[in-house]
Amino acid sequence: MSPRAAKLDLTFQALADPTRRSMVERLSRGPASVSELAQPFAMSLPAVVQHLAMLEDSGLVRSEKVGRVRTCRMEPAALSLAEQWFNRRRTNWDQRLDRLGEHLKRFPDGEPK
Amino acid sequence: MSPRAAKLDLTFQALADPTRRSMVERLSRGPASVSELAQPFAMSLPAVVQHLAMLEDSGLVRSEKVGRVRTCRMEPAALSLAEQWFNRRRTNWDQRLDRLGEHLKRFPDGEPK
DNA sequence: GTAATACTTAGGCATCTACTTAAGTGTACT
DNA sequence: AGTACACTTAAGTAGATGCCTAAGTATTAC
Repeated sequence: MSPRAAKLDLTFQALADPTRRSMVERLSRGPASVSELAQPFAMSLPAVVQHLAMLEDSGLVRSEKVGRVRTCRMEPAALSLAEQWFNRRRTNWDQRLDRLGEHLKRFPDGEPK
Repeated sequence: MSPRAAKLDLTFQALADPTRRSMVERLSRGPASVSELAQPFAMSLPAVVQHLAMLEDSGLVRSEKVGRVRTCRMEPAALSLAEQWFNRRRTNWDQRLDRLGEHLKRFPDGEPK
């Protein structure tokens, strides 16, 4: 599998969970420590950290530890990889509709035999 | 969980697999039967159908059976739900950068105490 | 009516996910 | 030095995912 596809896997997988999307939403408003990130959730810290690990694997989030605090922040470039995928799909789709429109203009009474 | 969030879960989950993304790519060029969809993959038919089921659960794909052939097609509206999520994230992010810019313009020498 | 086609159903298996609790480790405060 | 804090590591469990093979059902073709 291409490394690009693998990255897309990780990104979509990371976003396929409400807890993780919620974390991304929090982080797109600015950096936060692990406990700050965990605070809204009724979940143990290890569980939160595990979610965080998936976000980091995907490249959506980066973090660094200073003293005993790990600070997490968004990596907005990672989001755009996924966005591009959507854009390409939309392009395919629109091209298809264009071709279909052309076709119908040419043969308004159905497929030529 | 809101039904919207649940749908996003299913959509991102559906896209988090290269086989399924590949199927979506195929279908965004036009409808196909199950066996046509399966043809590019070195995988049993039941496996393909299982992938298809996830695409249908997410609403990305719709299918109907006529005679013994099931025809699958894209449901482009479902893609835009996910796209909207990206757009909102980007908006958050841009707003944050704007605020940061404003702030720096006002206090170029760092946080006021 | 027999056979080929196009799925469908059922069962099984290895791995991954999403949590848990309990017990560390390293840093900062007093 | 002692304690609180912010994670980290380890180990375990229930359920989902990503495949498989084998057998079944409904159409269509001959």
